[in-house]
Amino acid sequence: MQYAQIVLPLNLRGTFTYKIPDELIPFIQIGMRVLVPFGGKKIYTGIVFEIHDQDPETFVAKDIISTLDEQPIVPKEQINFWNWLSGYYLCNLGEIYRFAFPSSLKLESETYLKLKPNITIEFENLDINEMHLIQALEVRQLINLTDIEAFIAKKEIVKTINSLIDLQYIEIDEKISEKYKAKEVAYVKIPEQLLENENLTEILSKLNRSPKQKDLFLLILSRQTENPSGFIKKSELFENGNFAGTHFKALSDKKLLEEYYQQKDRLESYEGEIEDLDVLSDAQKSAKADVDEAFEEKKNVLLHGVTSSGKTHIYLEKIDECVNEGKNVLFLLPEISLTKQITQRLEKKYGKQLGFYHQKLTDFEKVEVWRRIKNNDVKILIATRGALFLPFQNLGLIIVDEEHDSAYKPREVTPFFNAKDAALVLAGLYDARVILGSATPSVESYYLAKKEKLKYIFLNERFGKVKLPEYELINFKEAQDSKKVSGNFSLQLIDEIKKTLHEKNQTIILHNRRGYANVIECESCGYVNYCSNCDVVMTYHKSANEMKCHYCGQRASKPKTCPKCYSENLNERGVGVEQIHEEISKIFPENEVDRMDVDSMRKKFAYEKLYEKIEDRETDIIVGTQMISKGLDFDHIELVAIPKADSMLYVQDFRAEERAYQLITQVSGRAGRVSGNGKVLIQTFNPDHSVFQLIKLNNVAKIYKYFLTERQKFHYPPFTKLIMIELKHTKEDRVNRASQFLGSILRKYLPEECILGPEKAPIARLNNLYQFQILLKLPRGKNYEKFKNRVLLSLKEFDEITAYQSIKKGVFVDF
DNA sequence: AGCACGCCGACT
DNA sequence: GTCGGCGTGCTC
Repeated sequence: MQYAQIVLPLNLRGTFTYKIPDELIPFIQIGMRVLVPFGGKKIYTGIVFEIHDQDPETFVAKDIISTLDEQPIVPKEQINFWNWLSGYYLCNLGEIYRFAFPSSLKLESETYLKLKPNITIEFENLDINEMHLIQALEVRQLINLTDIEAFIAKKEIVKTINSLIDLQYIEIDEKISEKYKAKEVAYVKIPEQLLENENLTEILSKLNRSPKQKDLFLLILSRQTENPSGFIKKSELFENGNFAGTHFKALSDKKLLEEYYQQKDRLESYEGEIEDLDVLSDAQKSAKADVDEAFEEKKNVLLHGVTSSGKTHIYLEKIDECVNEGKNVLFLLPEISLTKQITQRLEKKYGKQLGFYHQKLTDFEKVEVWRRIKNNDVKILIATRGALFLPFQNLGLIIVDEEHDSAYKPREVTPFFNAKDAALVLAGLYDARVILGSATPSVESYYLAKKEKLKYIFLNERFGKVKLPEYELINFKEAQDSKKVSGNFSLQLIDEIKKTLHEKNQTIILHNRRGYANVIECESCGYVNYCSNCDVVMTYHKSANEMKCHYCGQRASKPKTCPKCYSENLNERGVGVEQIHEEISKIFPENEVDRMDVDSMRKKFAYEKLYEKIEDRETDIIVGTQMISKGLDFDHIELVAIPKADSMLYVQDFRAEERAYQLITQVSGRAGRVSGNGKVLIQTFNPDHSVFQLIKLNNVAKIYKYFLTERQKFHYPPFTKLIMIELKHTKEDRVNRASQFLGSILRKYLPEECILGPEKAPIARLNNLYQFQILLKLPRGKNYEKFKNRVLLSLKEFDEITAYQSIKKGVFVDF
């Protein structure tokens, strides 16, 4: 007896055991998709994860219905990768499978059945259900499993299908492959033997009586002799209206032409000039030599290059080398909107061998890329984190650009994983190398580099020796005391903007808070407007004239009077980016001031329009949230101002200071990219704060040393490993009790100092779910595995309590 | 996760 | 009297 462990697209622990029918035993392989029955009536596409001969003891295994692939669709490296992810992040294989596959590759009850061609059916041997199904198929050809429910009892469906497949009457329709067949384009050529053997004049004289056919033939002949290796599209021949399909058909019938089809994407290649890579500067050359050396030792690299130092040049060199060695490259970005510059340069050089993959593609497009990757047609893939799951054949290099970016580990998407760390593991499985690149590496990566787990390469000058911007701290308290302020701006800051405007240069103002005012409060009774779904106050958005909840998206109209005491004294408190924009517009009425945040960029092409305005220097001042720290590489931005820098530090998060540093540095990088005269003004009530002081010093080693000291002092990563467990439910007392209970199990297995909580989450209710959390601080190193296994044990023990099964549970490892 | 079964309240 | 709410149990 042969059995297979199958992963199903369900959020359930582990794999499921199915019996392999004898006829499939010779063909079935790990990594193939199979169709299996599950529960009474469902059929799922699962993945074969293991093949063995161990009889299950506690249940009877069902049979696999059929295989869907002739070759494994998941390579063995990916099988290992899935296993690692599920073990490391304590998530189910089913969640990974769901995330990894485009939905059309894992059709569930959307699977179609059809009659086998040329069969004779012996109806007398069929039962009533089998007969119904056959009759239905005779009428409709294709039938969907959900449709079958209409005339066969749910419990009987799987049995019926299985028996008809066994009888060889019906089969699974490979709709998947047909549906996603690449577009084919018709091409024409004159058969070569015709040109070699026959006398051309003879052919032409035969065509004398049909001049149109002759002209068409001559046209094709001339194009073919002009460029023997070129392709002639059939559709092009009819473009000017001189010829019609009948002329073509006549020639084709006389065997003077040959029609053939090719997949569209294989043929198009970039026809422009191939651009040479720019020449590297000395600093870049030495950095590249360091990368080479690290790769020789099979070591991965942290490329820490200040803004505009030209990390991209180094990437391009290494991509080129990797491709020349016949291997493929995965280039990861935090979000796909940042592809512009890198794409332009790679497209010229690699044309059709370049691919793109991100979550905004349609399912069709995803499957298309999947196919190209599987066929090894893509040399370089520019992609977001989802691409880590593609069936790479020959991966040689992964580049993780902007490796510090939190978009690599979004909390809202399951399974939770950090694409940066996952990339390192995946590369290991393919024996590929990794470059993590950033101007502001994460503290974790920096620490790994200092511990020589990664090779640390520092590019500390901008390309072309352009100077880095200068930082200046403005003491806002002092400015206020000496009455040198206007609203939220010190006069000094306003003067600097004036100066920049006078020199016809542009200014960026960063204020990382959406909306106009954070809170609207009643002065008489203290009422504030809470979101009805979440325990957070609603933010006032003046431009949309409404209140918005930034967590669940709920909107409400702005109250004119206090709903509680009817007082009209409503006070706006807490400054948002809209207010900063309004103030600046009033101070500089003659100038063009634009706002850039998720709210103003929501309209289609809003981003593109603003981008062009800035590029054409129509915009003088850009006021924005953290959005402005990415992708805005313009030559005439000379000043960056951060009027309320303190707001970034007052966040309850041990990474707040790191984030503030990263954001300030990234935005500052936009200033003086060409002139080298960039200036950054940080306005703060705490100019003595270490982070601001260190940023001003602009000494990278000192900044990271400070972060690492703080992290060590308070036992935070990278000195400990964090696991956050979050429980959610609509009923507060239920989650509360459940989290207390989970806490007590954890305390049974883990030392007290490792466990914080359970306690209410900082946002106690979100989208009508109450949330509690438990934070685990586990030691790094050898003991970590042991401790994590105990966490797993605790979670399993918790899961056994049926009363808590309706509680949603989130586990975030390295959150 | 997704589904069936079973037990309670509020409706034609 | 039944429809439908969600609590519980189960899936190879």
